[in-house]
Amino acid sequence: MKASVKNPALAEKHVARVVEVCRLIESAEEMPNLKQLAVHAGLSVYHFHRVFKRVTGLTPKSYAVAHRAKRVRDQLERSGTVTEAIYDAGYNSNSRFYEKSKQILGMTPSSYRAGGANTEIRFAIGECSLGSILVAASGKGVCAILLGDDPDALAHDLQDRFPKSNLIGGDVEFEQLVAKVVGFVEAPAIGLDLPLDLRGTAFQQRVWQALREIPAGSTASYTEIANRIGSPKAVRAVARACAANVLAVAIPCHRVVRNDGELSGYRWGVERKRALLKREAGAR
DNA sequence: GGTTCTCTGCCGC
DNA sequence: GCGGCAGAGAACC
Repeated sequence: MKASVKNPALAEKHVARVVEVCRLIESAEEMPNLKQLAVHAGLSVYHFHRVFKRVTGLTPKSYAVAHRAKRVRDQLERSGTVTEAIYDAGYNSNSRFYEKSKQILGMTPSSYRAGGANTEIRFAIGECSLGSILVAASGKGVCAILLGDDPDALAHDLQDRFPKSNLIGGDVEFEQLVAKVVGFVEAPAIGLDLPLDLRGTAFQQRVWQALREIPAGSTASYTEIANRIGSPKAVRAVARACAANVLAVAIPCHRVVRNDGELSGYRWGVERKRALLKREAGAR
């Protein structure tokens, strides 16, 4: 399915304008509002909004919000105080930032500033029908479910994924959590009622949310997911977001297949993908 | 809780 | 392609 671009020259012009607007957002002290951005692009607010979303896959607002979040992360590592970092990043109230800090940073600003280093991630490795499974959780929720053949490789994978965190081998209590996740992997239809700690860009989060809405026993194509999140042209970006998923089964990227129904790649091996899908299809 | 801003479906040019 | 309205929803104060 190829998107028809009737006028390539115009499309290019739009891209150029959107890029410029993105620069404006990035360089502005305060978050510009929609009107200002539209004026900058030389379009009406309405039309500009649509063009921006078509080109980037994000609305101007969510782009700006995501950028501000990135900026505050950078600032927290650099500036003298937490408050300074918050205001420098363009937030105009630090109390409201604190309210949302868990959402934005996954932790409090001060612990983030400590390099994110002092956050603890507990993990344990077990066995399930698909091979070895590693389950890791931060204080916020489950942050990784990895599958593989080699337990050591899984541990390394986790280390690469969370280089700044203290990784702590699981204790007895944690083993219960692992057991729960293993149970869920064996029978995904029962659902996993654990909080998840999702770390990704705004776009990735949208993709992952869409994946979680695919019911067990059915599949969707990358194109369908792109349509569902309102970015029909972002098929490749969708595929990349799926590949970036570290929560096997909990975010069911295994339910995404090629347009022709064939299985495409799977981070943890196509055979596991096939096994999962077969099991889910049978459980219906 | 009211207000303002964002977002989208729909229509007209 | 572009602008605009209406109305719902989210963010803000």
